[in-house]
This record gives sequence, structure tokens and C-alpha cells, in this order.
Amino acid sequence: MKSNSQIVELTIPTADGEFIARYSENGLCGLAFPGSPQRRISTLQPVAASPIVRAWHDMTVEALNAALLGHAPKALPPLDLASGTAFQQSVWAALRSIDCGQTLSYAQVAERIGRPKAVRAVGGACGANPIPVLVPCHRVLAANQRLGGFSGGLDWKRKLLARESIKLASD
DNA sequence: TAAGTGCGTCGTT
DNA sequence: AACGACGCACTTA
Repeated sequence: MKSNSQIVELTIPTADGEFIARYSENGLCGLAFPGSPQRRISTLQPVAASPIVRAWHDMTVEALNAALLGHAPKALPPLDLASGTAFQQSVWAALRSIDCGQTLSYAQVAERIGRPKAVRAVGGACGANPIPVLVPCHRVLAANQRLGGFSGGLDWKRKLLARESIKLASD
């Protein structure tokens, strides 16, 4: 069992509100939007952040604020995506390969991971992305440059895309 | 254009 | 066995 893995939660003030970052012993493992219903998962005592976690958090804060302005972050902290299945992790890796300002369709992501028919499952994996914005699931659109869905709310997806000057079909 | 129906497909629960 | 952040081929208004 790995039950004594501690999770540290720290807030990130931004111009768009207060995000919450979660850290495992291996790196950043979660990011929650301002006002997202499930803000804090931990009912545990607040855990003091170790120096290494504080260093990671500094990187996260800088990266998130850059991303929210539509810029590619210069550096990211280590990401702990081990909570996902093998399929999900392959999707998330594909998402990270999409450059700022670029988009792929769900079908293109499916092709890129070698499962061209698992289109709908790709949508599910995007929805399960624990680190939105920095793992850019918002850069995946439905066919024909339409918006598709977003677990953090479509308003956020529209905003993130607009910051990267990405145009949608229904303009 | 917009909105609705049906089906193939497949990972997750 | 049921359910999707899909995609495509339809039909209808």
C-alpha cells in the first residue's frame, strides 16, 4: 500500500481567480479552477510544504500565469500523472505535444496515439485530465473546429482558446 | 443553418 | 452492461 502518500494543497492567485494546486511526493498532480465545486479534497490537517514542494509551486505559479495570458510556460514542475490508466496517460502525453496556439481534433489525438478508432474514449481521457491548462486539454476541439466539451466549463475553454488567439468555427 | 436521429467504436466504471 | 468532452451520415425544419 502507498496510503501514506501526502498531498499538499496550495493556492495560486491569478488575475482570473484563485486556483488550487495539489502536489504528491512526485510532483504536481492536480489543478483546480477557481470556483470549481470540488476545491479541496483533503480533510486532513494542512500539510506544511517542504522546500522542494515550494520550489515546484513557484514554477507552477509562474507557468500558470503565463498560460493564462496565452504564452507557453518556460518551465513546468515535474508532473505526477500516475493516477491515470495507460490509455489516459498516452492521451495526456499527446496533449502536451500540442503547441500553444495550435489545436487538434479528438480524432487527430486518437490517430496520434495509434488508436484511430478510440475517438470517443479520447474525449473521456481529456475529461479525466487532472491538470487542466498546463496539460492543455482545451486545445482539443471537435471536428470542423467546433468547441466540443470541457470538464471545467465551456466558458473556461472559450477563454483559454481566446487567449491563444484560436478561432472557432461558429464565429 | 440549425437541430435532431442512428450507429460505429472503445476505454472506463 | 451502460455511458461519454466523438464523428459521420443522414433527415427535417
